[in-house]
Amino acid sequence: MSMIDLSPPAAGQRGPVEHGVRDQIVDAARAHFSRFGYGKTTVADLAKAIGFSKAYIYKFFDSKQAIGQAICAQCLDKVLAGGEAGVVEGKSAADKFRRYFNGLISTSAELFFEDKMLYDIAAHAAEEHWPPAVAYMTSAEDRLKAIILLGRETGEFERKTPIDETCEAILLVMQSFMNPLMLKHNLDGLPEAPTKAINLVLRSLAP
Amino acid sequence: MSMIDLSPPAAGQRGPVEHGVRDQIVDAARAHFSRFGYGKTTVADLAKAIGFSKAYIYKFFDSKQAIGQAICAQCLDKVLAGGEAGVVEGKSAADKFRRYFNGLISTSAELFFEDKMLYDIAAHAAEEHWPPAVAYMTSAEDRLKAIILLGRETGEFERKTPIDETCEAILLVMQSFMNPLMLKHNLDGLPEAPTKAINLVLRSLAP
DNA sequence: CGAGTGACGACATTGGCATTTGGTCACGAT
DNA sequence: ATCGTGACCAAATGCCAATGTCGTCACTCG
Repeated sequence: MSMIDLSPPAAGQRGPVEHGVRDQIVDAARAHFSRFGYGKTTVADLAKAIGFSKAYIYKFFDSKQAIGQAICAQCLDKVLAGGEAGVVEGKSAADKFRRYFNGLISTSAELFFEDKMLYDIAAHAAEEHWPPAVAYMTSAEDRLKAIILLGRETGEFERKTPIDETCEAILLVMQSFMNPLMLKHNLDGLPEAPTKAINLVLRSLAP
Repeated sequence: MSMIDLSPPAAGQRGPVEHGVRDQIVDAARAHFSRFGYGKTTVADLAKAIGFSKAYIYKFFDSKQAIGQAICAQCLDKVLAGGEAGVVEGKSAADKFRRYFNGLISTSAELFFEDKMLYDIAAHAAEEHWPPAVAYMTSAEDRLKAIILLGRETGEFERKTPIDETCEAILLVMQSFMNPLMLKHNLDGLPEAPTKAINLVLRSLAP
């Protein structure tokens, strides 16, 4: 299970990319955001936590929001990893498909219940189209496309519909569960609801 | 085109059900909510508008929220009517299906752009599970079930999947566009995005 | 008795002021 | 040069009394 790195451009960063202090900042931010929430932690708090001055933090990040995006990217990476873990276990394309979305959704839900504060950052990122949220969707689309192409090769899935349209449509209909902003409002139907949606999509993929 | 009445129980009402003053209140409320928003209009404003005292309004409604629900029910009725209008024009079941959702969605979007204040009430209703929002979903599910049964009779749609599961799944995957709370975040993809979702669902209904 | 209301309590909202916070910059230390 | 900082500013936020709003009830009037 290899972690996906969706933040190579890493917008909002500056200064030395590989630097121990950067990691200290991120670690402190994750801890503080998780405990007190994004809004209630000040960059002075983070500075105090790592033993440097507030100004020094701005040698590594453009803004507090950039730090938030870094934490958000971590969360969304974990969610994607949760999906990825399912894929490798899947025997058929349909099986991989089912496990992929179940992995994404259950990892998201887990984040919601066990780290509400961080989840709220992810939801906010989705609402404001933060780069990590966009990257998350792009990454999910790529993975989805690979699964569908596999299914088309093995003859499990139909081949008439243009692949891009298929992927786009699937992401659209699964958004109620994939998008943290929307999943929040559909938690009551877990885990049956997404399963029903997945079944419907698989029916639509039938040859 | 017959208007659907989804508020026969009409929770939150009291006093004489059929009464001119009740209608005056509702009319004044629609006007004020539309112009100034739910939060910025006081029940004293409504009282002044109809020329009675504030106390008298409470002979007809349990609360300000109950008035909001009445207005919300009107809006959602209009949306359902927008879907219904499409159905009667549809020639086949698939055509009716497509037109039904296009009608629902375009009417909702219209409400958003031309009466944002009222739309916000509908979104809030969806978020808080107000009775009119629940009734809206129930009504949509009933209508959907009728369309699908028609399609199954004519042989357009597959018959293996249990009808209730089919309906439920379709409502789930279409929620990104049917639910005012979620449609708000998907307006940028109109009208192509819902069309793609509808096409996917129709593929899933193929025999 | 039924239509309609003024006055009232509990709670929510506002407006303006003091404080905090995000972010920059010139500067010191090594 | 590189690493690191205190002092500073505009804008955002928190605070709290004064005001506004919801909802009820005893009451009047015809």
